[in-house]
Amino acid sequence: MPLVKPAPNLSVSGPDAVERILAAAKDLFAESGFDTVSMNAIAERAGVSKANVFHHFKSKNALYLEVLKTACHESGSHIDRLGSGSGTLVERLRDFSQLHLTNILRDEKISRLIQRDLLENGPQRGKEFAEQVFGQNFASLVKILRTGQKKGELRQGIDPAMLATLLIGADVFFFQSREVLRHFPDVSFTDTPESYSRMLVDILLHGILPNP
Amino acid sequence: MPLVKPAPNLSVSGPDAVERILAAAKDLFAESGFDTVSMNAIAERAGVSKANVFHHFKSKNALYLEVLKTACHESGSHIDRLGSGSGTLVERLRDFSQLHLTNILRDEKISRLIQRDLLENGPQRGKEFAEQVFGQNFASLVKILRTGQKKGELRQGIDPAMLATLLIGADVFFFQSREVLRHFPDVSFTDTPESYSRMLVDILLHGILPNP
DNA sequence: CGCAATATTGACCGACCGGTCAGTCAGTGC
DNA sequence: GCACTGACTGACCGGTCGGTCAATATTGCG
Repeated sequence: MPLVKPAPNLSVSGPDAVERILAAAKDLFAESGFDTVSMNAIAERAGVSKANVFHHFKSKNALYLEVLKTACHESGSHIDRLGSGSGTLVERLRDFSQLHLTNILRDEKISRLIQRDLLENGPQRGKEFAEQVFGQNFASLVKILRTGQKKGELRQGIDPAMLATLLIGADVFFFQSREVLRHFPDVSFTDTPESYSRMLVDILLHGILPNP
Repeated sequence: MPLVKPAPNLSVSGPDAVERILAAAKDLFAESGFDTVSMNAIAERAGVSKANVFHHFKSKNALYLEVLKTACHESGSHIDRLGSGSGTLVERLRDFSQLHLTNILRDEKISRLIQRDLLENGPQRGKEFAEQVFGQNFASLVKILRTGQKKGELRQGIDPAMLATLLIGADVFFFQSREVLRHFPDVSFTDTPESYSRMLVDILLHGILPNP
């Protein structure tokens, strides 16, 4: 049998075929979504045959689900330590905003993957995974805010869930619209997310009205 | 491919085939995205043959572009009167937030269509249309804020573009995450967008800190 | 009316899709 | 040696995709 395309790495120390498939699938799914990516393309990038992909994952959907599951797991692991922080609410708010945005931007592929999945309509595929991870982060953030409010560090009229939505939404919107915003002459913060986060928290803390 | 519209057209039973095709394509593209929707499905919903669709639109991409163009046009027509409003900045801010969110939610299909297109990676397809419309709205909003700031109705430290991003992003995030947020026990505003808009403006105006 | 332009259609094409299958090959235990 | 196993492969399947084309129905106009 003429071996036309020898695998670039056959040594035992190389990454497992399954891991290579998962990595390739993660990249491609994050880039182009579920439908556009073919199993052939995944196999090709992973350096295995398409049949081998089906050997390890029973279907394209199962592979996608597996990718999404691990992605959610990675994504969620960062924010765990959020609830264990210390200091005043203002300090913790600054920390959260900064860390949250940094994480979203660092794991761009994962973020894009989850966001793409959330956009898919209907109660299909892996939506639950994303909801679950997102829900945990959201709940922990609300908890922080609520306890801060009870200690009087937060105005009474504020709805903690509303504030949490605003905090997370501002970061998500920044992430997903950055390329578009970059073209607008008025916008100056697309390349400095830390400045975006700083301005965000400043507005949230003090409002936009002139000092009375 | 009739680029010229048949002007001498009087009473015709039912909408034109082209319009039916555009409507069907808009619905399906908004529901499922570009790749999932087949030309066969579009033709079927429009009540014409697939070949006829290709007779009126030279390719699937051209049809998509046409749908997106009209969608952007419709979407942009609402916000034109934003800049012509009167009253104090606070009033106009409230009006904008309320109107903007209402529009997004009313034309759900269009919103989803544009959002889906924005998510597509690379400088491909009709991204420019969405950017253009979005850019116009954004610029007009920034202009309003900036003039208000010069009149002293806005704190000096505020970046108008940042505030505009926050205003728009909050609405967009509300729209795209509503179905997810609805499942969270802490969230109470998913069914009352006007209350969401009210709380948003309240936070932006006065901040979240307790009154000193 | 006739006639040309347009609208519309079913049949069809090559390409590619997700998925299957029979079979090769490298280990491993006996 | 032999049997067995799991990773792995090329060839292949039915089906659908975007797109084409020749033929037909409909319309507008002299």
